[in-house]
Amino acid sequence: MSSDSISSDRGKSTRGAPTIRDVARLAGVSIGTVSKAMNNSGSLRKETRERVVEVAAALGFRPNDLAQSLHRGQSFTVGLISNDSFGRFTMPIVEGLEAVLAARRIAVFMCNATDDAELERQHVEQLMGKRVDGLVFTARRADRRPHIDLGVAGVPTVYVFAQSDDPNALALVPDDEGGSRLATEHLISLGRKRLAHITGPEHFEAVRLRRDGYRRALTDAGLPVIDRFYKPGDWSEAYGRQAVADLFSDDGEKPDGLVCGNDQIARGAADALHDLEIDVPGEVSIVGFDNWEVIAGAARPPLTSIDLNLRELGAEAGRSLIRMIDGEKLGGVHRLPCSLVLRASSDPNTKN
Amino acid sequence: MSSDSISSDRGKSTRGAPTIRDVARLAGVSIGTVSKAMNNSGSLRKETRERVVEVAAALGFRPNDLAQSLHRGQSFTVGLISNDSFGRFTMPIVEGLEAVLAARRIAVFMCNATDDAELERQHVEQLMGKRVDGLVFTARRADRRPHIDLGVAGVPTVYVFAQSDDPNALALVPDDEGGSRLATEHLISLGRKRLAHITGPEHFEAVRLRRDGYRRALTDAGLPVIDRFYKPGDWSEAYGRQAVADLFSDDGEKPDGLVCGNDQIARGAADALHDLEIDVPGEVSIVGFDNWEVIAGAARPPLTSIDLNLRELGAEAGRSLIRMIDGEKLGGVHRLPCSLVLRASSDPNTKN
DNA sequence: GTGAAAGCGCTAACAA
DNA sequence: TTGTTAGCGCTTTCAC
Repeated sequence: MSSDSISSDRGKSTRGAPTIRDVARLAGVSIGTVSKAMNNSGSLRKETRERVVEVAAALGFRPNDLAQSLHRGQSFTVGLISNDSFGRFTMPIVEGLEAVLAARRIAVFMCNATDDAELERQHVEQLMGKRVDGLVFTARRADRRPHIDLGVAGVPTVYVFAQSDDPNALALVPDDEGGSRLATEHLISLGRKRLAHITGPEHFEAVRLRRDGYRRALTDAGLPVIDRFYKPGDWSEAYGRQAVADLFSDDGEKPDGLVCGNDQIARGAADALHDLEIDVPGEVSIVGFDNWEVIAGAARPPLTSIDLNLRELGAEAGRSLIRMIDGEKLGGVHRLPCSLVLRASSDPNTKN
Repeated sequence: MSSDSISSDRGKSTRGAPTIRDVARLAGVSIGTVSKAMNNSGSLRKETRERVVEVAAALGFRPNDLAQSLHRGQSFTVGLISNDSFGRFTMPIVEGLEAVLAARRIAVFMCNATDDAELERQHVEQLMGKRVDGLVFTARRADRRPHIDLGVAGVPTVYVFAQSDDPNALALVPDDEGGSRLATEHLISLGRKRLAHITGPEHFEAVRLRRDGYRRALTDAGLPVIDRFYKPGDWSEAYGRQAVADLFSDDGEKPDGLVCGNDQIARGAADALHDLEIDVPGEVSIVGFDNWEVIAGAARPPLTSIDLNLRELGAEAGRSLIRMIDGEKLGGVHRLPCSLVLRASSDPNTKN
């Protein structure tokens, strides 16, 4: 190729973005020099470095990460596969995860594979093709799920709000039992003694754990565990209303506190009590679970609730993944603490 | 390098994943042959092709998309930048988008940049570095936003549930006016004649558009537009309750139908009417907006609502982006239709 | 302090 | 039909 084409054949690269060659040419230096200048590596005359950087800026040059990754054997990307349709639980998790990873210049591929194993396989396949440095799995329910075969290459993997069959896998979930205990102890500390637990279907591990937390807190406080006061059902407001109807209509002793399995149930319960003209929190205290602002905040009265700290869960997943990418071996099921968020529905001494 | 090292030095590549060379070696063919076999291109003896594919499978070989992209000048990735904290509106959009793109083997980078221009710039920068083939911007409010400078390389960009300053940009938003009209006409068709509109703050373009739709529907039907019946405020249940209190407490004529700006307002309104012992939908019909199942479905009665068809909006964004990536020029603001979802709160002739 | 060149894993054009 | 090779854009060693 003769020299007369030098100035004309620029930018035949990816979508016309300027390449390191263009910069080198314009700055009148070699490719290697540009690389050093851009990465602040090697030793260069200050003058040269500055000139190169200037030309690069003028040209709008951005190093091609694809080429960089190819060379380094690290893509600075991770894949996230959700089985929650990017739903309300996944969202804050992703937010926390993304924030932590972005700080390390790692980008996140989002894939939705709601309840479709074949689709999930395709996504994993594709992500492996893109040579992601790590993988995150999220699910709608924090129950165990079949282990995912990643083929030969063992990519660092973390399960968030999900668990794997593989006992060596790292799984991060909220401490449901602890959270439920927190809720129960809160009501006990307010002087409540007859606590009912209205919650979701028992096939959820979370339901069983929360029930255990509730019972343990009662036992620890020397309060009786009354069978009739444990009411699993489903996660809806309608069920919350129905359960209250059940609990407060028969002849037996009535509860003076409700530990609810989620905020929807709690809100339904509050509405039902309102219809029965039973004062909340004056006569009955309520604690919800999930701290879903749009439900808990809008309820009458607004609901004290247990926060799953999902954002922190996601952030922790990001930190763990980074450590694994850096070579550390991590594993086991980790239960991260929940916290109590006070609103008006629990404390009878507070003005509404 | 002597031949005795041939069998030993395998897999020094990215995280030890097998490369096309490993496959070639094991199958006893050339690299080019493997490439042809994997891509079903060129002409190969059936036998050879099969053997290669088999060896590749046995080795767990996945072509390195990074290398492929580098060569092709196409990364098969797009970036999504959200200003809604991956919130409730972004979610379904992303779902639709991702589904469409995944079918074309395009992966989506998710970036959150909620109300942080600097962070957004960083994300764009990073995505450009990764040579994304396209860019999608989503926002919390469908109002105009400053144009984003993508530097030299003009990457195909679409704004979803968001709009740009740049009049040439492609923006996809729900047809707020049409949706509101749909809601209003629905109530009119049920025989309602005194329709109020309770809605969010007027600085939202959506609020103004929905107001226009409401008014136009009234005018078109020959019904009066009553100033007192237009009540902008905020998006909460609390405001819905308050607005109903206002509308139904004074001496003037009372509405017999409420077109609400969102489901939360509608739900608050329904609750307030319940407290006033005004029957919904017997005496007053209500239509919500957004069709947020968790609100609309749980309200008493469940709310008829306008669906923004966000999933379809996202899907359309995906299709448009693909067309732009394929070279088509697209632009302008497109308003996609909303639809009416019937529940119990609107039709007085329906049993609850 | 700077340039030249090998190679990351792949594709495609060309040779054999 | 199969093999060879020149890149894609970058980093990094090694000469100069």
